[in-house]
Amino acid sequence: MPDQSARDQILDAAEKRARMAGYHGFSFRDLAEDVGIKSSSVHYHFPTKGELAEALARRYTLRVAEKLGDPDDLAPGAGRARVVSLFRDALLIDDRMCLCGLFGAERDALPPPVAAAVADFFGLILDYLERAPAAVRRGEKPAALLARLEGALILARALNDPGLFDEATAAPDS
Amino acid sequence: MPDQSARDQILDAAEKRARMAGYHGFSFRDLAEDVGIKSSSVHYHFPTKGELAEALARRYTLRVAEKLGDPDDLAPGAGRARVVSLFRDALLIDDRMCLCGLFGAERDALPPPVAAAVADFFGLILDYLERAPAAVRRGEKPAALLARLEGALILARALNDPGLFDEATAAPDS
DNA sequence: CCATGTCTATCTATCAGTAGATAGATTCAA
DNA sequence: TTGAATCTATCTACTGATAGATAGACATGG
Repeated sequence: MPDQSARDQILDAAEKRARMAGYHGFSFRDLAEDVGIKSSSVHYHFPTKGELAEALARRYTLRVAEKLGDPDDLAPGAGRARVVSLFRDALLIDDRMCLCGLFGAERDALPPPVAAAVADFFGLILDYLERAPAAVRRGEKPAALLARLEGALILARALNDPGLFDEATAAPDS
Repeated sequence: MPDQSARDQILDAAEKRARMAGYHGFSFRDLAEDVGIKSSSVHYHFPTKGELAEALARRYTLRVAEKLGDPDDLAPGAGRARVVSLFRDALLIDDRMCLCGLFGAERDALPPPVAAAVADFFGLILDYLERAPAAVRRGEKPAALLARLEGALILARALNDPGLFDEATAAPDS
């Protein structure tokens, strides 16, 4: 197994930090230390912070798309489950926010290309929920489910109660 | 009408900026410029940034509590409407995030007293939704509604589509 | 009524540390 | 020998924070 490229290591470190503290919550020096190189070497791979953050959001989106798979060949309800566990894993496994949820909240402070990449992320999920069979219930809007998931992540973390995620995302009974 | 105190002006400026860019997205010098004083004078009123942010979150929570009023004497459904329009106004009137929604997403990057103030905010809303008559539907959890509202704010802003807020928060038709 | 002291709010000036970014030298493998 | 990747060294601008001075309001006691 070949070592991960420096570029990937940088993105990994940036993702960890960005998903905790947001766009202004990490620096080139932070990432350099995490990876074990100098900050100028980080600039070699990503000339500006904006380019780094855009690459980050795009890689994040790509990974999500891979995990979700093609919405057109899924059993009814499977699409919903995949999306929900995507966010659930962010909370329970990574113990982090959704990168684009956090970036989205900071939209006004982002370089436009980063904001655009974040918008694409949300567009992807909404499209997936539209197309996957029975991903949303009758009358339920994809945007409603996606909003609930992003909000549940914030809520569960702010109140330090992972159970709140399930409470907030469970289907209302009856 | 007496002029607003410098302290309040500082908090107003901080709230505007924090609701766009988060905790690390504004500086003492930013606020000083906004208010028309020097950054050292901002430190006079709020010795540290953590104290400023905590005061910010607590004032925000207090204002929300005032707007919501006593949950115990409300017509059925009125509590829900008040909470929903709280978030709707943040989007359509202020064109800003919910302060505690953004701070909550950044939880790991906040000084503990700020994180605690944010937790109190969410506790207040959840408690209100529990107590106000028919604020949530049968089987619906207060956390589910609150999560949907915070998420809808992010979604609508990230996709630059205010209509998405209503789409995400509308009651599913039967 | 005035002199002394205290309080509030601001200022100027400065600190050490960090931010993003760049230039130019060096290393090393193909 | 060339090019990718890293380094050293540096820049300017900004960060949160502090020290010390100052001006004005206000009170208190002589």
